[in-house]
Amino acid sequence: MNASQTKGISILLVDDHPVVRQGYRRVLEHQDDFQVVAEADNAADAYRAFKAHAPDVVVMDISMPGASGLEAIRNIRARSSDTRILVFSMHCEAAQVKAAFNAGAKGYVTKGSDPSALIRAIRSLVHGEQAMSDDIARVLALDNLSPSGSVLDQLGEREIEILRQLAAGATTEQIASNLNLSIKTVQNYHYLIKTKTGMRTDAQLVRLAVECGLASL
Amino acid sequence: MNASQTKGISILLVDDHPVVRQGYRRVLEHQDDFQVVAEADNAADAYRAFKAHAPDVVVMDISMPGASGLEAIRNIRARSSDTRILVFSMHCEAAQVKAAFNAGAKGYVTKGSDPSALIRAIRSLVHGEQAMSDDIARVLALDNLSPSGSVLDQLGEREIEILRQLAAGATTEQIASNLNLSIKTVQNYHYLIKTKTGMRTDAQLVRLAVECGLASL
DNA sequence: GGTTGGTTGGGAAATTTTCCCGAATTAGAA
DNA sequence: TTCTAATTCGGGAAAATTTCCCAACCAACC
Repeated sequence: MNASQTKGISILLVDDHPVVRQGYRRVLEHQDDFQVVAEADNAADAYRAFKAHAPDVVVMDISMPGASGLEAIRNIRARSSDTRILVFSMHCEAAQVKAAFNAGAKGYVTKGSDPSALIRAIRSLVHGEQAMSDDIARVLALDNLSPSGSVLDQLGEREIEILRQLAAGATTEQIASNLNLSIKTVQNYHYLIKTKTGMRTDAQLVRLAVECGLASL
Repeated sequence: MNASQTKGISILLVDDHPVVRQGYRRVLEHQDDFQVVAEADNAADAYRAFKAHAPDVVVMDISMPGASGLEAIRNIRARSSDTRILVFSMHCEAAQVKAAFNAGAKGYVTKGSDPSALIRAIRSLVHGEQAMSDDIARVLALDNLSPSGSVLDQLGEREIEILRQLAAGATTEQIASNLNLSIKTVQNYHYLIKTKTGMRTDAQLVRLAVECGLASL
């Protein structure tokens, strides 16, 4: 299953921005032993390309339309445990990074880091090591020191769901209707979420939800 | 002031992601008559590099830390009216696009569009034309059909400032204190903003503010 | 069988929202 | 100039929500 028919390291690129993709394709192929064998711009195509080419390494941006990046990682890992997945993302929130590793990624490099960091990380993965850029290491380290891994860890499932809908712009009535709850219960959750997270304003709540990857934009 | 000492078209690249920058530097330099004369990863450096090299075209991502991209455009335009600025961004909200053009950009291409679109746009700019990618054209066209140019047009200066602080997470008391207003007045503005914009929730207000470029994250 | 913890909602006081209003200021048109 | 229109500022009062406390249910777990 391991694709070593090519001389060096075979790579599948997944990113929804063509220019960016083409850009770092060139960066990677500048390395003599790297070969980009396929590209994809969405999770479904990524999985198809993975099955077709069985690359050594998948370099993927997980913030793609449909937000199914994590799902794609799980799918690929479920099928082949020796394909190494490197997440290459703009975001560096601890929650997102941990989610990626939990899904089965072996590396995480931010787009803000030096190109050489990406190349180094790929080589580490091929040698069976985990790898991440310095900024990610720092974020994870700090996260590890904080009492709660994430603010969201203190929240129950219901609370998280309500926070999500709140941040999405739903009214109290809509949430109650969506979840078949009384308005009173939603109000109580709303209050509870604020006190638990220490946020004083609904706007702060929205920002928190976005930071934690619960909501977008 | 026009820098034609180089044979072809001199370009300044501004983007806060080194890999992305290096990536499309290669894409651009694949064109024989293009020459990337400098790079920058923030607004201040961009302005310095612009003064030092007086490039024909500045290709810049405006969603940089500090969100000072628009300011950078204004600064550059204020100094040289024949430098063409092309915004190269992930975002394609009408408000942001219009803000960029109003600030003095001559082109707007999304990162999601084909690499050739970027190259074509640069050539258009050099010929004195405006240019934008297809998706941007579509967004602006739709926006033009909608009755109000921007939702923010219906808001007064005070209202916008209060919306900004609201979206930033400030409490009513904090806003009142910041602007030397009574709490009552801030409450009244808060209500007025909601009715004017048709938003029913503070969370919706935050999203609106972000969409209009009033707030970030 | 008791304890813990997530879930669901009632109650009641405190606070905010909602909508009304008028006054002061400014900008612009007549 | 004078009048109108728009913006800014805030009071008042009813309606609604927030805030905090509490109780009940259910499931998991020792």
